[in-house]
Amino acid sequence: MEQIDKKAAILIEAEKLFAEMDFDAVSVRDLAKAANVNIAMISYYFGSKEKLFEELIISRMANSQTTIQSIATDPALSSIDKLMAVVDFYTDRLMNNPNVHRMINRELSSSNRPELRELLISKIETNKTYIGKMLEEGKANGTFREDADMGLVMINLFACIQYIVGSPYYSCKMLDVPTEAQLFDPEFRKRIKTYFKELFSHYLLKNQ
Amino acid sequence: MEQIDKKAAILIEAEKLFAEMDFDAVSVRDLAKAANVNIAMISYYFGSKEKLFEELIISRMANSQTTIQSIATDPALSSIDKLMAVVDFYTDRLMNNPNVHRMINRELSSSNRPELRELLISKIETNKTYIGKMLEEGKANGTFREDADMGLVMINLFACIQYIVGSPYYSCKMLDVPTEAQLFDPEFRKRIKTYFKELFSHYLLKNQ
DNA sequence: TACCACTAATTAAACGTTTGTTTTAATCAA
DNA sequence: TTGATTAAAACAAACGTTTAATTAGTGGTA
Repeated sequence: MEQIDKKAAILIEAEKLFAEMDFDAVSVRDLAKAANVNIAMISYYFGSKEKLFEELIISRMANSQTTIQSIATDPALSSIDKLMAVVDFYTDRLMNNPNVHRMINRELSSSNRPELRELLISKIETNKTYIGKMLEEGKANGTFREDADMGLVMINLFACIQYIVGSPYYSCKMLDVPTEAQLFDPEFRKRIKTYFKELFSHYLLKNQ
Repeated sequence: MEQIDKKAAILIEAEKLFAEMDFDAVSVRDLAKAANVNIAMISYYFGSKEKLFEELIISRMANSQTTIQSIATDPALSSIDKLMAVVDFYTDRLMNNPNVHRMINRELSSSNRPELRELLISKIETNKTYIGKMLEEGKANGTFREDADMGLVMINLFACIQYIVGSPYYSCKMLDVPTEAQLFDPEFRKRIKTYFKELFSHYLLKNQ
């Protein structure tokens, strides 16, 4: 009985295929072939193709809430330190798991599975709340400009990195990065982190 | 002979459906029903579902090259003026045509139709070249900081607005905008424009 | 150890739908 | 009459899922 191996194999191959193509563009036969299992195994282990898809996203969507929370509530960090830590964290988190974030990306932009979309948003929203409070705190303690648009700062950070990760082929061409692999290299990560840190510092800090 | 009317009706309904759902999630029967035409009409007028999809995107993707070019090469505008004009132009362009940009968005993030993706990128790339030169010119004439990351500035602007337009349901929740309609209101557009103008001014200008 | 019963895992084949597309025939305008 | 337009029906192919049969593994009993 090799349940675990085969189930894991299906998830691994499904992640690759669903990252590259739409839900409906990937057939259960494609999945079974890629994972080297019988077609019936997908229904057997997951119930249906859709449940496999949901289980895949949910299982791969690592829990980032505790990290964000600990950054946001760390008394040893200044407001600007916290912001820098969030930039670092999100850049690495998204770049380390490009496949699942491509899937999430596409899921958020369609109405194909509204319940799943709602679930994803609710998970993301928790972090948004922490970071939102963190930025407002920076305003309150005099670190950040009063008239800064914190809502757009947040979505700017998420959107931009998610966009690069979600459309790597396009992003390479736009950023003159030769290969998709280089997009996920430490070197390019450093470039993104530096960009956002400087960008937000200039925009948010009073003495700039 | 009502060719034009029926063909136009198909395109109008297809735009709505393809904006909301994936290519494969929309069937030709859905399209025919929405447009109140016979199923055979799609093949008759467009050749195939895929050609309809391509024709739709290409026809709706208004030509923005001439506008960007005229901004970038206008001798009456300073470097910072040009940047502000580009922010205004892109915000309005994307907000005025959310449906097609949702489709483009999804198309750029998948490998379902590589030739179409390549075509879209080539069209977008022209603008990128103009804006890239414009920003480098700002460095050369001493307006912008030498060490600013112009590649990321460009993709940041495109990505963020495209992301908001492409995932309006999600963006509303993140930005505390009550309804999707309000996302495309003049008021919110103004907010986006102001944000990016201030953001890039602080980041790019030397005296900041 | 050997045998049995039982459960879980795996397969190939078939299921009924739905898919995009085409055919055929009828209808319409010029 | 000619050629474009419409409609209904039919097409084969692909879809996700299920069935039925077989194999593999487990635990208990003698």
